[in-house]
Amino acid sequence: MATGRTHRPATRSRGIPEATVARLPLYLRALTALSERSVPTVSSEELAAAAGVNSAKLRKDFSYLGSYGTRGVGYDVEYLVYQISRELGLTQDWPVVIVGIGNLGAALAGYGGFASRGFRVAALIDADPAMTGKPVAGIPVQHSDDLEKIIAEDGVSIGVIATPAGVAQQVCDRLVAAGVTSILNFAPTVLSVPDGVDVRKVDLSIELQILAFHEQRKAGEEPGDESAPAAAAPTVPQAATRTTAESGRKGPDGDVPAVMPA
Amino acid sequence: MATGRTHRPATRSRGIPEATVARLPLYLRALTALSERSVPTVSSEELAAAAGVNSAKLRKDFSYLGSYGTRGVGYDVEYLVYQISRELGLTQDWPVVIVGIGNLGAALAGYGGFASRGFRVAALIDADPAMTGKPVAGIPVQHSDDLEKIIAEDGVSIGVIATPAGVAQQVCDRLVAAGVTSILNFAPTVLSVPDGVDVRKVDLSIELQILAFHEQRKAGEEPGDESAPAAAAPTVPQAATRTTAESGRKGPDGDVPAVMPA
DNA sequence: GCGTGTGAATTCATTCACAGCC
DNA sequence: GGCTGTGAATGAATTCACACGC
Repeated sequence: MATGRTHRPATRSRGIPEATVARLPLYLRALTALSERSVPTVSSEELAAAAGVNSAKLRKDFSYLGSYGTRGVGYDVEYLVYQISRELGLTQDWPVVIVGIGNLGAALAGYGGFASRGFRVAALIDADPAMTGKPVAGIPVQHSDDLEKIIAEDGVSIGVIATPAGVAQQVCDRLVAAGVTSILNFAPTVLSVPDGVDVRKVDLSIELQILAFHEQRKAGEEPGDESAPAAAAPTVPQAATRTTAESGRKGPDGDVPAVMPA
Repeated sequence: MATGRTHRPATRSRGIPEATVARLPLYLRALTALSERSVPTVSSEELAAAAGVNSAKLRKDFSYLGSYGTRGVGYDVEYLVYQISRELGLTQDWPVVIVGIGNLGAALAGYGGFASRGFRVAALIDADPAMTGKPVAGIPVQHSDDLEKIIAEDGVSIGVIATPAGVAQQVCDRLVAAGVTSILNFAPTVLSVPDGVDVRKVDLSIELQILAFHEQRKAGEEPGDESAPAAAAPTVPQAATRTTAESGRKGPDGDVPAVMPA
């Protein structure tokens, strides 16, 4: 369906499959950790393990970006960090506004992961006059009356919606009208937007429901294995049979330190 | 690859494709909204629009569950709500623990979307002794020393990790050892878990990076259309040419026209 | 006639396996 | 010898289009 218009070439643009784009940030994080440890090069096998994917997929993903590796050796960490950052558009600064400063909005405002990449919280916006001026995570909250002005002045093109579901569409409309073309939506609603605007959503309860589905499966499937999985592993199930959330069994603690700001 | 073991049939189990499972919660939300409005039946076309997907996909999805519709008429709302709930395992109660009660954990604790489905916050757990006993969203925080006891007593099988990345793996290990078999991870780390444990992750900064990628595309692509999309829609771009955030990649979202401001 | 349900066709993603280069 | 880069093979998800039942 969509609106007749191709809606958006999505992948076509310059050939990088959407699934690959979604994994680039993962690689980037693993690479950043390696970089901080001053590891000069890494093989597809190692990097894949750190990112929780398998190496064939990783190599295929990188092949869409170009030939940045060296056969028989691996990838230069610094160089790859740069290439992926560039591809993702993180070499430039992206001002972001967060609308709806409840618990979630406050958590987002204080989230280190934003600042650490090219994102900068340009403004926090809330409709509650009592919030106005109050600093959250060091940034004073502004009133939603000024939303349009703020977006225009700061040249914001990415907006985060952390409001209650009831007002999410209205907020979205105002953001879009003011010039925002990418939206990250935390409200449990389907947003409709004009063509050319990207929306991604994060929905907590949906994730839980998916887990519940699989959980139910497990319970019903093994009629013999009723011995409470708890008993299986005495204390901490060490490496041996562990598998990273993806596929390949990951080394013991080999994982990247993942210090990542809190 | 994988650990030799089938790792997890993912889809195979009883034939429902993973992509379909991920959309069921969307349909459910849209249906619940219809139900509250006492709408008796709905067509695939209408429901699809409300859920932000296209109708062919929706019909195919439902066909995996069985034939619950009536040709020439549509689907019975109440009946479908029940069938999907059952399929997702929401007809039973799922106690959930949230570990790490910072801003994010607090936001999760107070999130209405949990309680509204079959999920019940059984406990909030934090390592900071200063937090112990303090009520968050009406639930007293417990100390992480008691993690194993809490999980055993309440028969918790789903855990939510909202801790800093540095301790996420340790927390995960303890949860798993105590009997948790499904984990929702908000920490920006790859968790490794033994076979048979499901992990889903929600990563805020990754979502933003994906948006940045597309944003960058837009900027570079239209050398002619520099007229700021802001000007396009004077105030609120109404339905007409709007498209719901469908064709997007990952998971769409669902809910009826939000507020129906009317 | 209308709208579901579904095989068939198509598009997209992952995995295999190996040629090519260091 | 080891590891990348990639065509070819497989598998999953989406879309098409229409037969079928109400």
